[in-house]
Amino acid sequence: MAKGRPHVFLSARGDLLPRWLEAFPAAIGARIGDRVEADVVPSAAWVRLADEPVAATLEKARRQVGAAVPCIVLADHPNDEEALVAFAAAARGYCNTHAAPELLSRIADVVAQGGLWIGESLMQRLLRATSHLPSPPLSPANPPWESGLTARERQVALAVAAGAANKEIARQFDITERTVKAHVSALLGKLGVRDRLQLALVVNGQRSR
Amino acid sequence: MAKGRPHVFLSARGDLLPRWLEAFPAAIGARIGDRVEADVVPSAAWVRLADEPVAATLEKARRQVGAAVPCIVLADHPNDEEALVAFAAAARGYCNTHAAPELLSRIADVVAQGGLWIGESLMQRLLRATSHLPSPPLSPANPPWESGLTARERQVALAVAAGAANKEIARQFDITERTVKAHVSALLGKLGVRDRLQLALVVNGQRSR
DNA sequence: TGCCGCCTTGTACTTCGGTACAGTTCTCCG
DNA sequence: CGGAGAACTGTACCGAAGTACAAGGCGGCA
Repeated sequence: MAKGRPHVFLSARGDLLPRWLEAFPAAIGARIGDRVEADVVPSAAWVRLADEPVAATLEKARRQVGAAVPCIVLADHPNDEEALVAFAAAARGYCNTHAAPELLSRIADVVAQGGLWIGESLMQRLLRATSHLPSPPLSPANPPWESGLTARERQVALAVAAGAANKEIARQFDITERTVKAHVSALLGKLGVRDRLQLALVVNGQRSR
Repeated sequence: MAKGRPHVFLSARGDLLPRWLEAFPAAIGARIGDRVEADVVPSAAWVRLADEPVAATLEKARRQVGAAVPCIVLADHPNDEEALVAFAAAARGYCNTHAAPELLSRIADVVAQGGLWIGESLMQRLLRATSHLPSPPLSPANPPWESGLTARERQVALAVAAGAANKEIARQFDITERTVKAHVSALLGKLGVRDRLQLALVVNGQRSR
């Protein structure tokens, strides 16, 4: 829309393309895999999911329109997990396939502006996740737990925070259990905590130091 | 804008209000703490942060405009941590105080649409955070850890999850360390985890069962 | 009254976590 | 070259965590 560059609608099946083109007369419609005769770089690509995994679909779409074109995922039955995967695959937006044209246009604006569009549901979940997170880690004055640790210590700290036992960590990094103990001891000292459980709380942001 | 309901700009200092009102002639400007002579419910409140904590500022703002009005936080020097706090305090948007008027208007649209506006930087961080998170805790089908536990067990579980040692828990509830061990053992069995660290992860929502 | 589940505690044992003391190898840096 | 720090490992020891087995007191319920 903005700058006059067209949108591209990509779908595995062609059945919805007419509807989209009706709502967006200036847009280009194509099937995923088809060649897009693009004399200009589209301003955005709308990618409708089919049965394939999100990441695979997005990858195909990017091959068609180029990596620089922001992709917005259209899901027939949106769900948060899928949305997360989409964003992890660098999608710029995620919404319902059957969203109202006005909403689609708004999303296009947001994305063109450099923002991301996620559903409210997903945002709520993200917020819930972050609110469980470290209240302290959120405080700017609180130094992050990583600071002052060596690379190995960081690795071990993460493993401990995930609930791994010393023996497991030893296997994971192919070192002796004794060495793991050495790293854990160093971590406890540096972070000023008593045992591995409190270490886990610090790393997971549930506890300040 | 939409529906003709005005925006409200709230700021601790009044120095930027003129600029905003210039960009948004239809808006109402006020200082945080001042009375807003509102004959209609504003469509959104723009809250500029000063030196006070985000949460406190937002709370004040809500008292002025009402809890139902979506609040968008304006930060002179935006940073992700602050944005997270803002969203945890139920802000609907977070952006730079000096954002271009067109962007502000776009944000207003997004918020009016029921979406949230966050910066790309923050979104990237959230995604990184969620990818570290347990996929299961996000799944609604996962039963809460409390179910099937007795009252005492719940208490002990919370204490363990907070990083307390058996001896401390014993003191806290005025029972024997031996009894604490009994409860912890029962918890490990019921929740199907190996040790108290993993118990803590389950209780704190970092791990599925 | 008798059964049952919860809370409680005891003794004894094994395993794991963590510390103390000691030492090697390697790399980086002045 | 010599020093410093990081990574690694060994032996020995202590205390905490967790299990196994056992049992008494209490309140609800058929």
